[in-house]
Amino acid sequence: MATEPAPPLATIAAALRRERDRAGLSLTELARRAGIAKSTLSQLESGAGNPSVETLWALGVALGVPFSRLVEPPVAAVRVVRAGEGPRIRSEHADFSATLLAAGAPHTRRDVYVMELEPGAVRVAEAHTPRSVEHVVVAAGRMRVGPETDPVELGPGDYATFPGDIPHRYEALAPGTFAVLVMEHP
Amino acid sequence: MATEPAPPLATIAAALRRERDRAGLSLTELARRAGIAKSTLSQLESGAGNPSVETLWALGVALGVPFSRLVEPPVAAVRVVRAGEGPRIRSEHADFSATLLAAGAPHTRRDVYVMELEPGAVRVAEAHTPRSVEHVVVAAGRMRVGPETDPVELGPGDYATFPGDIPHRYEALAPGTFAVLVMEHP
DNA sequence: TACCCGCGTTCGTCAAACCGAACAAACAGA
DNA sequence: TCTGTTTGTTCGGTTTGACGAACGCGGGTA
Repeated sequence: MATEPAPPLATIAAALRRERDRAGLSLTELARRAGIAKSTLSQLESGAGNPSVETLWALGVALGVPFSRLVEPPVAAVRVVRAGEGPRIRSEHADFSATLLAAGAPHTRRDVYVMELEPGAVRVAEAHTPRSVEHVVVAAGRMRVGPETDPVELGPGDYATFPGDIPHRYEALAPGTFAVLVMEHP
Repeated sequence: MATEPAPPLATIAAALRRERDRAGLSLTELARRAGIAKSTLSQLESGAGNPSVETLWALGVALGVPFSRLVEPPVAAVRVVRAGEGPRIRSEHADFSATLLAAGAPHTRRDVYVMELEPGAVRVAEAHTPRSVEHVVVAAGRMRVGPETDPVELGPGDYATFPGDIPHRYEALAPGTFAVLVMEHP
Protein backbone atom coordinates (compact mmCIF):
# COMPACT_ATOMS: atom_id res chain seq x y z
CA MET A 1 0.00 0.00 0.00
CA ALA A 2 1.69 2.97 1.38
CA THR A 3 2.00 5.04 -1.66
CA GLU A 4 2.86 8.62 -0.92
CA PRO A 5 0.11 10.45 0.92
CA ALA A 6 -0.57 11.64 -2.56
CA PRO A 7 -3.36 13.76 -3.82
CA PRO A 8 -1.45 15.53 -6.57
CA LEU A 9 -3.73 17.33 -8.96
CA ALA A 10 -6.50 18.35 -6.63
CA THR A 11 -4.03 19.67 -4.07
CA ILE A 12 -2.39 21.82 -6.67
CA ALA A 13 -5.69 23.31 -7.68
CA ALA A 14 -6.55 24.11 -4.09
CA ALA A 15 -3.08 25.39 -3.27
CA LEU A 16 -3.04 27.71 -6.25
CA ARG A 17 -6.30 29.36 -5.40
CA ARG A 18 -5.42 29.56 -1.72
CA GLU A 19 -2.04 31.13 -2.31
CA ARG A 20 -3.35 33.45 -4.96
CA ASP A 21 -5.92 35.21 -2.88
CA ARG A 22 -3.58 35.12 0.06
CA ALA A 23 -1.37 37.28 -2.12
CA GLY A 24 -4.36 39.34 -3.15
CA LEU A 25 -3.82 38.87 -6.85
CA SER A 26 -6.39 38.47 -9.56
CA LEU A 27 -6.19 35.49 -11.84
CA THR A 28 -5.35 37.76 -14.74
CA GLU A 29 -2.63 39.54 -12.85
CA LEU A 30 -1.01 36.35 -11.59
CA ALA A 31 -1.01 34.87 -15.05
CA ARG A 32 0.65 38.02 -16.36
CA ARG A 33 3.38 37.98 -13.72
CA ALA A 34 4.03 34.29 -14.19
CA GLY A 35 4.17 34.72 -17.92
CA ILE A 36 1.55 32.12 -18.68
CA ALA A 37 -1.82 32.36 -20.39
CA LYS A 38 -4.62 33.10 -18.04
CA SER A 39 -6.64 30.40 -19.67
CA THR A 40 -4.06 27.93 -18.52
CA LEU A 41 -4.24 29.21 -14.98
CA SER A 42 -7.99 29.14 -15.03
CA GLN A 43 -8.05 25.50 -15.96
CA LEU A 44 -5.44 24.64 -13.37
CA GLU A 45 -7.39 26.25 -10.56
CA SER A 46 -10.53 24.48 -11.65
CA GLY A 47 -8.76 21.18 -11.18
CA ALA A 48 -8.58 20.27 -14.83
CA GLY A 49 -5.13 19.90 -16.23
CA ASN A 50 -1.78 18.48 -15.39
CA PRO A 51 0.73 21.30 -15.45
CA SER A 52 4.30 20.95 -16.55
CA VAL A 53 7.03 21.65 -14.07
CA GLU A 54 8.00 24.85 -15.82
CA THR A 55 4.49 26.18 -15.63
CA LEU A 56 4.06 25.36 -11.99
CA TRP A 57 7.47 26.72 -11.15
CA ALA A 58 6.67 30.04 -12.78
CA LEU A 59 3.57 30.25 -10.66
CA GLY A 60 5.51 29.50 -7.53
CA VAL A 61 7.96 32.27 -8.27
CA ALA A 62 5.22 34.75 -9.09
CA LEU A 63 3.48 33.90 -5.85
CA GLY A 64 6.66 34.15 -3.83
CA VAL A 65 6.07 30.69 -2.53
CA PRO A 66 8.38 27.69 -2.46
CA PHE A 67 7.57 25.06 -4.99
CA SER A 68 6.79 22.41 -2.42
CA ARG A 69 3.94 24.42 -0.95
CA LEU A 70 2.06 24.02 -4.20
CA VAL A 71 2.31 20.28 -4.34
CA GLU A 72 2.42 19.12 -0.75
CA PRO A 73 -0.84 18.97 1.13
CA PRO A 74 -1.08 21.35 4.09
CA VAL A 75 0.86 20.04 7.05
CA ALA A 76 -1.17 18.30 9.68
CA ALA A 77 -0.34 18.93 13.30
CA VAL A 78 0.55 15.33 13.86
CA ARG A 79 1.56 12.93 11.20
CA VAL A 80 1.68 9.26 12.03
CA VAL A 81 3.19 6.45 10.04
CA ARG A 82 2.23 3.08 11.43
CA ALA A 83 4.65 0.20 11.41
CA GLY A 84 4.62 -1.30 7.96
CA GLU A 85 3.17 1.78 6.30
CA GLY A 86 4.90 4.48 4.35
CA PRO A 87 7.00 4.50 1.21
CA ARG A 88 9.21 1.46 1.30
CA ILE A 89 12.59 0.99 -0.17
CA ARG A 90 13.35 -2.62 -0.76
CA SER A 91 16.47 -4.43 -1.69
CA GLU A 92 16.30 -7.20 -4.25
CA HIS A 93 19.23 -9.13 -2.89
CA ALA A 94 19.19 -8.80 0.85
CA ASP A 95 16.31 -9.36 3.18
CA PHE A 96 16.08 -5.72 3.92
CA SER A 97 13.52 -2.97 3.79
CA ALA A 98 13.42 0.60 4.94
CA THR A 99 10.62 3.06 5.28
CA LEU A 100 11.09 6.74 4.73
CA LEU A 101 9.39 8.51 7.60
CA ALA A 102 10.38 12.09 7.17
CA ALA A 103 12.36 13.89 4.55
CA GLY A 104 14.13 17.06 5.41
CA ALA A 105 12.80 20.37 4.27
CA PRO A 106 13.93 21.45 0.82
CA HIS A 107 17.43 22.53 1.64
CA THR A 108 18.13 20.52 4.74
CA ARG A 109 18.14 16.86 3.97
CA ARG A 110 17.69 14.96 7.13
CA ASP A 111 15.88 11.74 6.53
CA VAL A 112 14.46 9.39 9.12
CA TYR A 113 13.96 5.75 8.28
CA VAL A 114 12.79 2.65 10.01
CA MET A 115 14.77 -0.29 8.80
CA GLU A 116 13.89 -3.93 9.12
CA LEU A 117 16.20 -6.73 8.21
CA GLU A 118 16.66 -10.41 8.75
CA PRO A 119 19.86 -12.32 9.38
CA GLY A 120 21.73 -14.17 6.69
CA ALA A 121 21.87 -11.28 4.32
CA VAL A 122 24.05 -8.24 4.19
CA ARG A 123 22.97 -4.90 2.89
CA VAL A 124 25.98 -3.17 1.45
CA ALA A 125 25.62 0.51 0.64
CA GLU A 126 27.85 2.37 -1.70
CA ALA A 127 29.24 5.72 -0.75
CA HIS A 128 26.66 8.46 -0.69
CA THR A 129 27.07 12.18 -0.92
CA PRO A 130 30.32 13.49 0.51
CA ARG A 131 30.07 14.51 4.14
CA SER A 132 26.86 12.66 4.69
CA VAL A 133 26.50 11.10 8.11
CA GLU A 134 24.46 8.17 9.31
CA HIS A 135 23.07 7.45 12.75
CA VAL A 136 21.70 4.11 13.83
CA VAL A 137 19.86 3.15 16.97
CA VAL A 138 18.96 -0.48 17.30
CA ALA A 139 15.43 -0.99 18.59
CA ALA A 140 15.23 -4.75 18.65
CA GLY A 141 17.48 -7.62 17.74
CA ARG A 142 21.13 -7.35 17.06
CA MET A 143 23.09 -6.03 14.13
CA ARG A 144 26.49 -5.28 12.75
CA VAL A 145 26.80 -1.90 11.11
CA GLY A 146 29.39 0.61 10.05
CA PRO A 147 32.11 1.08 7.47
CA GLU A 148 33.19 -2.04 5.63
CA THR A 149 36.61 -1.69 7.14
CA ASP A 150 35.46 -1.31 10.69
CA PRO A 151 31.98 -2.52 11.62
CA VAL A 152 30.60 -2.63 15.14
CA GLU A 153 28.04 -4.83 16.77
CA LEU A 154 25.00 -3.28 18.38
CA GLY A 155 22.17 -4.47 20.63
CA PRO A 156 18.91 -2.84 21.66
CA GLY A 157 19.39 0.77 22.67
CA ASP A 158 22.90 0.93 21.30
CA TYR A 159 23.81 3.79 19.05
CA ALA A 160 26.44 4.29 16.39
CA THR A 161 27.30 7.00 13.94
CA PHE A 162 29.62 6.85 10.97
CA PRO A 163 30.29 8.63 7.70
CA GLY A 164 27.98 7.79 4.87
CA ASP A 165 30.39 8.74 2.13
CA ILE A 166 32.35 5.53 2.30
CA PRO A 167 31.07 2.02 1.63
CA HIS A 168 29.28 0.61 4.62
CA ARG A 169 27.05 -2.28 5.61
CA TYR A 170 24.02 -3.33 7.56
CA GLU A 171 23.80 -6.90 8.72
CA ALA A 172 21.26 -8.44 11.03
CA LEU A 173 22.51 -10.97 13.57
CA ALA A 174 19.17 -11.91 15.05
CA PRO A 175 15.68 -12.38 13.66
CA GLY A 176 13.23 -9.52 13.92
CA THR A 177 15.89 -6.88 13.97
CA PHE A 178 14.77 -3.36 13.38
CA ALA A 179 16.47 -0.05 13.81
CA VAL A 180 16.02 3.65 13.39
CA LEU A 181 18.25 5.20 10.81
CA VAL A 182 18.86 8.91 10.52
CA MET A 183 20.70 10.09 7.44
CA GLU A 184 22.12 13.53 7.05
CA HIS A 185 23.07 14.88 3.68
CA PRO A 186 24.90 18.17 3.43
CA MET B 1 13.39 37.16 -1.40
CA ALA B 2 14.24 35.00 -4.40
CA THR B 3 12.98 31.82 -2.86
CA GLU B 4 13.93 29.86 -5.93
CA PRO B 5 16.72 31.13 -8.11
CA ALA B 6 17.20 27.67 -9.51
CA PRO B 7 16.46 26.55 -13.03
CA PRO B 8 14.43 23.49 -12.27
CA LEU B 9 14.91 21.46 -15.40
CA ALA B 10 18.58 20.68 -14.95
CA THR B 11 18.11 19.90 -11.27
CA ILE B 12 15.37 17.45 -12.03
CA ALA B 13 17.57 15.65 -14.49
CA ALA B 14 20.34 15.38 -11.95
CA ALA B 15 18.02 14.43 -9.11
CA LEU B 16 16.40 11.68 -11.11
CA ARG B 17 19.65 10.05 -12.02
CA ARG B 18 21.05 10.46 -8.53
CA GLU B 19 18.02 8.98 -6.80
CA ARG B 20 17.71 6.22 -9.34
CA ASP B 21 21.10 4.73 -8.84
CA ARG B 22 20.81 5.31 -5.13
CA ALA B 23 17.87 2.94 -5.34
CA GLY B 24 19.88 0.61 -7.52
CA LEU B 25 17.31 0.55 -10.30
CA SER B 26 17.86 0.42 -14.02
CA LEU B 27 16.22 3.02 -16.17
CA THR B 28 14.00 0.38 -17.69
CA GLU B 29 12.95 -0.97 -14.34
CA LEU B 30 12.17 2.41 -12.88
CA ALA B 31 10.09 3.35 -15.89
CA ARG B 32 8.16 0.12 -15.54
CA ARG B 33 7.46 0.68 -11.84
CA ALA B 34 6.43 4.25 -12.37
CA GLY B 35 4.22 3.29 -15.27
CA ILE B 36 5.80 5.65 -17.75
CA ALA B 37 7.57 5.01 -21.02
CA LYS B 38 11.26 4.50 -20.64
CA SER B 39 11.87 6.83 -23.53
CA THR B 40 10.27 9.57 -21.48
CA LEU B 41 12.50 8.82 -18.53
CA SER B 42 15.54 8.70 -20.74
CA GLN B 43 14.86 12.16 -22.08
CA LEU B 44 14.16 13.51 -18.63
CA GLU B 45 17.45 12.27 -17.26
CA SER B 46 19.29 13.69 -20.20
CA GLY B 47 17.97 17.11 -19.35
CA ALA B 48 15.64 17.44 -22.29
CA GLY B 49 12.03 17.72 -21.38
CA ASN B 50 9.65 19.42 -19.05
CA PRO B 51 7.70 16.75 -17.26
CA SER B 52 4.13 17.08 -16.17
CA VAL B 53 3.33 16.90 -12.51
CA GLU B 54 1.70 13.52 -12.88
CA THR B 55 4.76 12.07 -14.53
CA LEU B 56 7.16 13.43 -11.97
CA TRP B 57 4.94 12.36 -9.13
CA ALA B 58 4.82 8.81 -10.41
CA LEU B 59 8.58 8.78 -10.43
CA GLY B 60 8.74 10.09 -6.90
CA VAL B 61 6.47 7.33 -5.68
CA ALA B 62 8.38 4.66 -7.53
CA LEU B 63 11.61 5.92 -6.04
CA GLY B 64 10.18 6.11 -2.55
CA VAL B 65 11.16 9.73 -2.42
CA PRO B 66 9.11 12.81 -1.64
CA PHE B 67 8.21 14.99 -4.55
CA SER B 68 10.13 18.01 -3.37
CA ARG B 69 13.41 16.14 -3.46
CA LEU B 70 13.15 15.86 -7.22
CA VAL B 71 12.72 19.55 -7.83
CA GLU B 72 14.79 21.22 -5.16
CA PRO B 73 18.45 21.81 -5.97
CA PRO B 74 20.93 19.40 -4.36
CA VAL B 75 22.53 22.18 -2.30
CA ALA B 76 26.14 22.00 -1.36
CA ALA B 77 26.20 23.78 1.96
CA VAL B 78 29.29 22.39 3.62
CA ARG B 79 28.69 21.79 7.24
CA VAL B 80 30.57 19.57 9.58
CA VAL B 81 28.44 17.68 12.01
CA ARG B 82 30.27 15.52 14.45
CA ALA B 83 28.75 13.08 16.84
CA GLY B 84 28.94 14.39 20.35
CA GLU B 85 28.92 12.67 23.65
CA GLY B 86 25.98 14.30 25.30
CA PRO B 87 24.87 14.69 28.85
CA ARG B 88 22.22 12.48 30.20
CA ILE B 89 19.03 14.36 30.82
CA ARG B 90 17.02 13.28 33.82
CA SER B 91 13.67 14.36 34.99
CA GLU B 92 13.13 14.82 38.71
CA HIS B 93 9.44 14.19 38.60
CA ALA B 94 8.85 11.63 35.93
CA ASP B 95 10.57 8.35 35.44
CA PHE B 96 12.22 9.56 32.34
CA SER B 97 15.66 9.84 30.94
CA ALA B 98 17.12 10.76 27.61
CA THR B 99 20.57 10.56 26.20
CA LEU B 100 21.85 12.99 23.68
CA LEU B 101 23.47 10.95 20.95
CA ALA B 102 24.34 13.49 18.34
CA ALA B 103 24.05 17.22 18.19
CA GLY B 104 24.32 19.41 15.18
CA ALA B 105 26.52 22.42 14.76
CA PRO B 106 25.60 25.54 16.75
CA HIS B 107 23.13 27.01 14.33
CA THR B 108 21.71 23.94 12.75
CA ARG B 109 20.55 21.75 15.57
CA ARG B 110 19.78 18.28 14.61
CA ASP B 111 19.69 16.29 17.78
CA VAL B 112 19.19 12.58 18.19
CA TYR B 113 18.14 11.13 21.52
CA VAL B 114 17.31 7.79 22.94
CA MET B 115 14.56 8.14 25.47
CA GLU B 116 13.58 5.69 28.13
CA LEU B 117 10.54 6.06 30.28
CA GLU B 118 8.29 4.07 32.54
CA PRO B 119 4.53 4.21 32.81
CA GLY B 120 2.72 6.14 35.46
CA ALA B 121 4.42 9.41 34.79
CA VAL B 122 3.97 11.99 32.11
CA ARG B 123 6.73 14.11 30.70
CA VAL B 124 5.27 17.40 29.59
CA ALA B 125 7.41 19.66 27.46
CA GLU B 126 6.86 23.34 27.03
CA ALA B 127 6.95 24.91 23.63
CA HIS B 128 10.45 25.09 22.17
CA THR B 129 11.88 27.26 19.47
CA PRO B 130 9.44 28.33 16.80
CA ARG B 131 9.34 26.04 13.79
CA SER B 132 11.07 23.22 15.59
CA VAL B 133 9.92 19.74 14.70
CA GLU B 134 10.05 16.51 16.62
CA HIS B 135 10.16 12.96 15.32
CA VAL B 136 9.53 9.89 17.41
CA VAL B 137 9.95 6.24 16.57
CA VAL B 138 8.96 3.79 19.24
CA ALA B 139 11.44 0.97 19.60
CA ALA B 140 9.84 -1.03 22.37
CA GLY B 141 6.80 -0.73 24.58
CA ARG B 142 3.97 1.64 23.98
CA MET B 143 3.59 5.35 24.40
CA ARG B 144 1.32 8.30 23.91
CA VAL B 145 2.97 11.33 22.38
CA GLY B 146 2.14 14.52 20.56
CA PRO B 147 0.60 17.89 21.18
CA GLU B 148 -1.39 18.22 24.40
CA THR B 149 -4.45 18.86 22.35
CA ASP B 150 -4.06 15.92 20.06
CA PRO B 151 -1.86 13.05 21.23
CA VAL B 152 -1.53 9.73 19.44
CA GLU B 153 -0.69 6.27 20.67
CA LEU B 154 2.27 4.44 19.21
CA GLY B 155 3.59 0.90 19.33
CA PRO B 156 6.90 -0.61 18.21
CA GLY B 157 7.91 0.60 14.78
CA ASP B 158 5.32 3.36 14.72
CA TYR B 159 6.42 6.84 13.89
CA ALA B 160 4.97 10.28 14.53
CA THR B 161 6.08 13.81 13.87
CA PHE B 162 4.64 16.99 15.27
CA PRO B 163 5.57 20.62 15.84
CA GLY B 164 7.79 21.22 18.84
CA ASP B 165 6.75 24.81 19.29
CA ILE B 166 3.54 23.98 21.07
CA PRO B 167 3.18 22.17 24.41
CA HIS B 168 3.44 18.43 24.03
CA ARG B 169 3.81 15.29 26.08
CA TYR B 170 5.49 11.92 26.36
CA GLU B 171 3.80 9.22 28.32
CA ALA B 172 4.75 5.57 28.58
CA LEU B 173 1.95 3.05 28.54
CA ALA B 174 4.01 -0.06 29.06
CA PRO B 175 7.09 -0.92 31.07
CA GLY B 176 10.44 -0.88 29.34
CA THR B 177 9.38 1.66 26.78
CA PHE B 178 12.10 3.32 24.81
CA ALA B 179 12.08 5.43 21.71
CA VAL B 180 14.29 7.33 19.37
CA LEU B 181 13.67 11.04 19.35
CA VAL B 182 14.94 13.35 16.66
CA MET B 183 14.58 17.06 17.28
CA GLU B 184 15.03 19.69 14.64
CA HIS B 185 15.63 23.28 15.55
CA PRO B 186 15.80 25.85 12.80
C1' DT C 1 30.41 -18.62 -33.50
C1' DA C 2 25.43 -17.73 -32.77
C1' DC C 3 21.84 -16.57 -29.69
C1' DC C 4 19.31 -14.10 -26.30
C1' DC C 5 18.48 -11.56 -22.88
C1' DG C 6 18.49 -6.43 -20.66
C1' DC C 7 20.59 -1.99 -21.03
C1' DG C 8 19.71 2.95 -22.72
C1' DT C 9 18.95 5.64 -26.88
C1' DT C 10 16.42 7.59 -31.08
C1' DC C 11 12.33 8.25 -34.08
C1' DG C 12 7.41 8.88 -35.66
C1' DT C 13 2.78 9.38 -33.97
C1' DC C 14 -0.92 11.12 -31.02
C1' DA C 15 -3.05 13.29 -27.24
C1' DA C 16 -2.94 17.23 -24.51
C1' DA C 17 -0.76 21.33 -22.39
C1' DC C 18 -0.33 25.84 -23.61
C1' DC C 19 -1.50 29.92 -26.04
C1' DG C 20 -4.21 33.96 -27.88
C1' DA C 21 -8.55 35.86 -28.71
C1' DA C 22 -13.17 36.28 -28.04
C1' DC C 23 -16.61 35.92 -24.53
C1' DA C 24 -20.39 37.05 -20.69
C1' DA C 25 -20.83 39.08 -16.18
C1' DA C 26 -20.03 42.57 -12.74
C1' DC C 27 -18.83 47.18 -11.52
C1' DA C 28 -17.56 52.48 -12.19
C1' DG C 29 -18.05 56.77 -13.76
C1' DA C 30 -20.20 60.28 -16.90
C1' DT D 1 -28.01 54.45 -20.39
C1' DC D 2 -23.69 54.14 -22.50
C1' DT D 3 -18.83 53.31 -22.44
C1' DG D 4 -14.59 51.58 -20.29
C1' DT D 5 -12.45 48.40 -17.24
C1' DT D 6 -11.74 44.18 -14.86
C1' DT D 7 -13.30 39.79 -13.47
C1' DG D 8 -12.88 34.67 -14.88
C1' DT D 9 -14.52 31.62 -18.38
C1' DT D 10 -14.65 29.01 -23.03
C1' DC D 11 -13.14 28.24 -27.88
C1' DG D 12 -9.80 26.91 -32.13
C1' DG D 13 -4.77 26.46 -33.29
C1' DT D 14 -0.16 25.42 -32.34
C1' DT D 15 3.48 23.37 -29.70
C1' DT D 16 5.22 19.54 -27.17
C1' DG D 17 5.27 15.92 -23.73
C1' DA D 18 4.42 11.02 -23.51
C1' DC D 19 4.08 6.75 -25.81
C1' DG D 20 5.53 2.45 -28.32
C1' DA D 21 8.53 0.38 -31.64
C1' DA D 22 12.80 -0.15 -33.42
C1' DC D 23 17.65 0.43 -32.86
C1' DG D 24 22.71 -0.49 -31.34
C1' DC D 25 25.35 -2.09 -27.56
C1' DG D 26 27.27 -5.27 -24.13
C1' DG D 27 27.13 -9.61 -21.26
C1' DG D 28 25.83 -13.87 -20.51
C1' DT D 29 24.98 -18.89 -22.31
C1' DA D 30 24.67 -22.75 -25.57
